[in-house]
Amino acid sequence: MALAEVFHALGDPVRLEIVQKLTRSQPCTIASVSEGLGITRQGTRKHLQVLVNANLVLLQPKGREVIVELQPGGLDPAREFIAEMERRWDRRLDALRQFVEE
Amino acid sequence: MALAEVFHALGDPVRLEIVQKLTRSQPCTIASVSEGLGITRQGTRKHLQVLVNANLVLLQPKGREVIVELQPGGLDPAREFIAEMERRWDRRLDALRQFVEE
DNA sequence: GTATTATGCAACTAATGGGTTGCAGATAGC
DNA sequence: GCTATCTGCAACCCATTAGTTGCATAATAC
Repeated sequence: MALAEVFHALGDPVRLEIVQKLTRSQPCTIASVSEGLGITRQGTRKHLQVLVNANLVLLQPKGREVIVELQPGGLDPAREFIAEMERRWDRRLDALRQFVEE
Repeated sequence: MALAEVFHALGDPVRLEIVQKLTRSQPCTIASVSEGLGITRQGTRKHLQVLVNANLVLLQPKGREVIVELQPGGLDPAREFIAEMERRWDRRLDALRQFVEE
């Protein structure tokens, strides 16, 4: 399931920080993304690849550098899953309440 | 950040399946949760511990068995993070559009 | 009381992942 | 042209994790 891949991509402090950074200053080069993360550019590059595989980030080469952008709609599967789980969870709570009240 | 822990807990196909299962048939014992997952009970137990640590699942001993329940509100941090990211992302798109239109 | 069932704990293996370094290639600046 | 900059690729190390097995323990069933 691709959904697990999305959550997995978000399940790391560094990648979470990258995503947050991208919502503030976008687009960036790979080098500028890696600044301030406390890891090397290659380490950053690996994290970016994980985000790309999860369809959360887009990389487009531009001359000698690579532009990093957030993928529009990339968070949709995650949001929908959570909404669905909470809906089902609430239904169960309702059913339980109804059962108790009877 | 606890948020990364939540996403990390959801970032595994088996744990995702466990959560989905729990929204359907709840509460379950550990043994019944592990049925049909294709792994041993001990393997399941480890996954459950990850979910507990992420505050997504609750374990309460009941006699000789342990009842597995979803933790109400456990998905809240994840939902809020996604909402915030999408809000910021939309704002950036708006700003870009405005810039182009000028 | 005995057997069965549900679980916990610990040790172990195999695979994955985060991170690094070193080097090579291509583009931009001068 | 030459040099500096941005990046990719590959190998490697260390820590973590997914999963297993074996055994011990406690509660239920009969």
